[in-house]
Amino acid sequence: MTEDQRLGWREVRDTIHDWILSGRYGAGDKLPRDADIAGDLDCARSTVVRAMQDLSDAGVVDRRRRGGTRVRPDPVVRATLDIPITRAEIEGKGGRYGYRLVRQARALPPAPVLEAVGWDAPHEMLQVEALHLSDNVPHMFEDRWISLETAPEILSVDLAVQNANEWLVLNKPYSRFEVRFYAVAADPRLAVLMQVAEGAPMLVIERTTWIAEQPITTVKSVARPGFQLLSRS
Amino acid sequence: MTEDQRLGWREVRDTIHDWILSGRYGAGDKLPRDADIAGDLDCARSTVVRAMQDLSDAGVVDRRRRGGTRVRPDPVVRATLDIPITRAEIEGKGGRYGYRLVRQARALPPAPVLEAVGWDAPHEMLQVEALHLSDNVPHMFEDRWISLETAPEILSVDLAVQNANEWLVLNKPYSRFEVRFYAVAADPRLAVLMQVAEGAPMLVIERTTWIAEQPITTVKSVARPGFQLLSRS
DNA sequence: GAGTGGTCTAGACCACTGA
DNA sequence: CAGTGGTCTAGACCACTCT
Repeated sequence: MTEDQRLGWREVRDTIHDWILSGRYGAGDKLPRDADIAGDLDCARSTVVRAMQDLSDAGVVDRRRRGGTRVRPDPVVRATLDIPITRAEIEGKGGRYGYRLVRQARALPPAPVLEAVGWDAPHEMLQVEALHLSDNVPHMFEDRWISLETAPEILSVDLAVQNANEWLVLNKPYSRFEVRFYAVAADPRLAVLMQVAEGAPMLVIERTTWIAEQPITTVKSVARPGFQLLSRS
Repeated sequence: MTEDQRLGWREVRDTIHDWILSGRYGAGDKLPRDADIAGDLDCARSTVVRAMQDLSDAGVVDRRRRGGTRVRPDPVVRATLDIPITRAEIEGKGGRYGYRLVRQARALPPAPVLEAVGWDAPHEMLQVEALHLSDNVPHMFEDRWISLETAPEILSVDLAVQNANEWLVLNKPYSRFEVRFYAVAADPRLAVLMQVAEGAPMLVIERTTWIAEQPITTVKSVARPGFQLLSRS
């Protein structure tokens, strides 16, 4: 007598995923109600809910109240990236962390910054340019703009000593953020600062954070050539 | 009489998050047991568990059986990226999708590919080079290597007609994947294929998938200059 | 208005793992 | 081996939103 164990939510998830991969339910098709799946697989509805949560997080299905659960028509690969504090990243690789403030000034933000933070009209912000070093070699250059409305306290921080990145992480929790990745060629100034050849390809990580729909900071971080972002799963 | 509503899991999560942000619990500190938090906040333990799940997913806390829940010592920004099927991405932006097979050959993989898939000794694989076009303009170039052990059926697919990317997505589910992002300069051959200047900075997305610890495919996709990957939250 | 997912609860047992 | 998180259950009510 082969008495099956009661299914765990991972098994339920994999079973439903198999239904989709096998073509039993195709792109856009509606899956049975949670309660029916629970009945079929002999488990509680909450177990199905937990499984569906995972499939939904992974981009496999779409769930709507009243509308049911559907196979997502455009499958995506969903990758989760950890972007560490730069100091932790360098020290984690065994490097000695160094920091150098390049420039700091109150100024009206240029158009790309306005667009990033979502402002129509310019308000004065604090611009901070800084270098992060690993064993005295430039590792990352950051061009940061900080809102004086949501983070006025930044003006009383000595940014030659304290890293704006870390001060903000510790003192300015955010409710929403956005990240962009793209490649640029090193312009003459960046080439000198980062000690790389002019035109060298560099990975850019742009991050903007908001609290209650008000921007806190936007930063463009340019990484030294050879730098990679990694995501596993 | 201000009678508080019973807390939902998001409120429980935010409350705990506030404890951390306010410094009441610092990096590495142990938080109370779930059951105690549930008692303090007057909700069920499962509500606390749901909240903690979210904080754990977001990289804010570490949870261990018997070891309790601790504030993660190295805060990270955790970003979720959707990497769409290239066809869907182009059509989603209103472009007309085009595909061109550049080269296809059985070969022994070079060292970087071996390293990506985690093999010690080379086995023969299928190499496929292809271009994805948007309105006849090169959008992305992919250099793909496919395992003939886990995906032998690929040999009977006409890759001049059917896109390897899409065939694999539909036919080869994977259990694990890895993604890397970095920047490269266009070499002469790539410059011609992508119709860009030699040395142009390009974003590379490298993906490898495995099923049950056996590699299926690894692909290096080079995107046209100006391409951005975006992540919101 | 009615059907479906979203969430909460109280309780139970299991599975790790640190003391 | 005992304490903590991980998971499952059965039931209830709520909140969307489609018809």
